[in-house]
Amino acid sequence: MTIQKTAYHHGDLRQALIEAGQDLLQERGVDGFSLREVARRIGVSPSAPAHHFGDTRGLLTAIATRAFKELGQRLESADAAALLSDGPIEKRKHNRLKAQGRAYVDFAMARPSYFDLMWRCGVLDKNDPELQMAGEASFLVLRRAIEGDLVDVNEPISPEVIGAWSMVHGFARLSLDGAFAHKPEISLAMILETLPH
Amino acid sequence: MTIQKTAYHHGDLRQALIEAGQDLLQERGVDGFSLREVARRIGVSPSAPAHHFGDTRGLLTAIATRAFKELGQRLESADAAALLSDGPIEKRKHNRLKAQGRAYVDFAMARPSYFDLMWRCGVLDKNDPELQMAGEASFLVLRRAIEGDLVDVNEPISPEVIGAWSMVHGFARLSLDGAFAHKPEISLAMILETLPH
DNA sequence: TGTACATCAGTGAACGCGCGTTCACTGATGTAC
DNA sequence: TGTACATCAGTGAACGCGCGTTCACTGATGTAC
Repeated sequence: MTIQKTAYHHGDLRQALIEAGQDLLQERGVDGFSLREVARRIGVSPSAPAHHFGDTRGLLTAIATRAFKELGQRLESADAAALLSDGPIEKRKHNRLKAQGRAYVDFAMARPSYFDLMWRCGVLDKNDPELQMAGEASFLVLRRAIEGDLVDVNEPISPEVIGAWSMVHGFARLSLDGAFAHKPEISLAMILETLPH
Repeated sequence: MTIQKTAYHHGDLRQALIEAGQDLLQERGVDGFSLREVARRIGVSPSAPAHHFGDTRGLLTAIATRAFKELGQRLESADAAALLSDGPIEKRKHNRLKAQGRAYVDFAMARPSYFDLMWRCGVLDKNDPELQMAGEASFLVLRRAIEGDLVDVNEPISPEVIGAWSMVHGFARLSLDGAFAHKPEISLAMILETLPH
C-alpha cells in the first residue's frame, strides 16, 4: 500500500495527531495542551481533530493509553532482566521488585508529562476500554512479581502489592513535584531496600 | 476595634480573598480556580485581588501555606494521641507512624483540592518563605516520629522517613486519582502495617 | 481641635488572548452496477 | 471498463467564552502641624 500525500487528505491524520500530541504534551505539560496547537503543528484546520477524537479528552485518552503501554513494557523488561539474574533463589523476588521500582521511577522521570497525564483522571475518559486494559496490564506485571506468575487476577490483591506500588508511586510524584529539591541525600536506592524480601 | 463596613473599603479584603479562594478551590479544584471568580464571590472588582496578592500564583500560594499548616496540625494531633497511648514502649514508634499515616491520608481525602494544590508546584511560588516554612514544619513532625524527637535537622534524612512518606503519599494520590476505584478490597490499614516497627 | 494633604484601597471599563466548538462547505476516495 | 453516486476526510471562517491584566480614576483613611 502506497501512501499518497495529497493536499486534501492527510493520509494518516489519526496517527499524526497522536504523535504531535505526544510532542506537545512533553513540551508544555497537561495544562499547556490544546487541540488547536496540535492541529496547527501538523498543518491542519482547527476542526480536523474532532473527526478522529471528538474532543480533547479523546486525544489525551489515546495518548495516555500509549503511555501505559510504554510503562508496561518497561516494567516487563526490567522484570525479565531480574528473572535472569543469578544469585540465591530466595532473593529473586526482591530483585524483581527493586528492578520494577527502578523502572517505574525511571519512566516517571523520563516522561514527566506522560506520568502526570496518566493519573489526571479529570482529563481522561476512564471508561475507555483500551485505556483500562493498558492500565490493568501494567499493574499486573507488578502483581506477578509479588504474588507469583500464576496469580489469579480475581483473588484479592495482597497488601505487599499495594504497599510497593504506593511507595514507588509516591516517590516518583514527590520527586517530580520538587519535594526533595533541597534534600540531595535522598535517592531511590535507599527506599528500594525496604521493599519486601 | 470595630470594623466599619463601608461601601468602598472592604475591611479585610485580604482575609476575605483567602477564604473565598479556599471555598472556590474546594468546589472547582485547582484547574477550575480563577481570580475573577474569587473577586465576584465577595462582590469586589476583578482587579481588587491584585492589590493584595499580585496575581493568581500569590493567592494560591497563600492558600497552600494554610493547607500545609492544617496538615501539620493534623499530624501533630495524631502523633500526640499515639504518644499517650499505652502498650509496650517498643511499639510506640510504630503506633506514631501509623497514626500519622492515617492522618495524612485522611487529610488528603477530606481536602482533595488542597492536597492537589500543595504539590502542584507549577502554580505555586515555591520561593515564598511562609510556604517553605509550613511545608518543612509538617515534614518535621513525621521525621521526629521516626528519628526521635531530638533529631538534628541538618543530619541526612533516614531512608525510613522517605520510605514512609512516599508510601503514604502514593497511597493518597492513587486513591484520589481513582486507581483503586474497582478494587474495593484495598484499604489504608493493610499497608500501614508494613511501616517500620 | 481643625484642616490640608498624602496614602491607601478599591473601581470598572477595556484590551487582547487562546481556547473549544459549530457550521456549511468541498475535495478525494471507493464501490455498485 | 466506465460511470454515478455515496461516503469519507478535511476546510476555514465564525461564535462565544472566561480569563489575567492594565489604566486612569475616586472614595476613605490617617497623620502632621
